[in-house]
Amino acid sequence: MLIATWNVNSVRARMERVLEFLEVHQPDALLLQETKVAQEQFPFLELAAAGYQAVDHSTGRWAGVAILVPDDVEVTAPVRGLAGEPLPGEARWVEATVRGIRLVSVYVPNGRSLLDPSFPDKLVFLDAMRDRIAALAAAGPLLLGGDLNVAPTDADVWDPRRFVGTTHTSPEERSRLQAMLDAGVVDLHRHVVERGSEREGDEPGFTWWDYRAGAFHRNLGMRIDLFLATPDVAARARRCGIDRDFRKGAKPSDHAPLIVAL
DNA sequence: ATGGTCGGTATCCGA
Repeated sequence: MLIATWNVNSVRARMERVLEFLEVHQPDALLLQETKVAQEQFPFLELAAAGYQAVDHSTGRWAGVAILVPDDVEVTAPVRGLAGEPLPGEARWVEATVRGIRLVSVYVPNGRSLLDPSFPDKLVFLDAMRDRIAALAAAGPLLLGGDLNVAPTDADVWDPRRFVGTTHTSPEERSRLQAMLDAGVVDLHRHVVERGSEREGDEPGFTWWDYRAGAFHRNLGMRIDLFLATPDVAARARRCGIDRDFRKGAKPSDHAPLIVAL
């Protein structure tokens, strides 16, 4: 069973690469973030032609999340939205159950800067996530994937000195991510790499690189796209990593997809 | 690297 999470930075602008991804990897679920589309414009028909159905939670120009699943796989109990999130209209959380696993696709608010009014909203969102994760983790197998907009450790940014006093690395954000882990999930990418390989330098790689200034080719990136999984799901993980090819080529997203094989 | 780029859909904002 193959599951991937990918911030596509507009599903319509990215449609060719999304279809390429579905063909190459044939995932049993693809968790999308930043669909940036109104629901009536969501590309259901193009995806259906490729053999995929979608549980979509998109509300307009910004944000938006979805879960893509092959047509012949049953999807049950969709939930759109997160209890306690400060701005429900932004469409940042969607859940569904596939093959006995509760899946979540989440796009956490960026926060912009520590002094921006959106930063406290980001912290409230992270608090709400923790509460929902605790409930879901207690109920059964859980695999959450998405753009957390938090780099878990200083090893997850290209130069920690540049992030002093910025978002994505602050103690306020990292303590809330830790609270999620304490609620009963693991950082799956790190977990699999550390469990599966002791090779020096085989750290979980970055998942995002700025479009500007050749950041990708200079590997000036961050690891902000994560899988959070309950221990039963983590024990089933055979491989977990990114596919760098989808950060290359024509019209790439600024995020690479993160893939786990169960 | 404090934007040299994208995307939406507008002549700017958000990331």
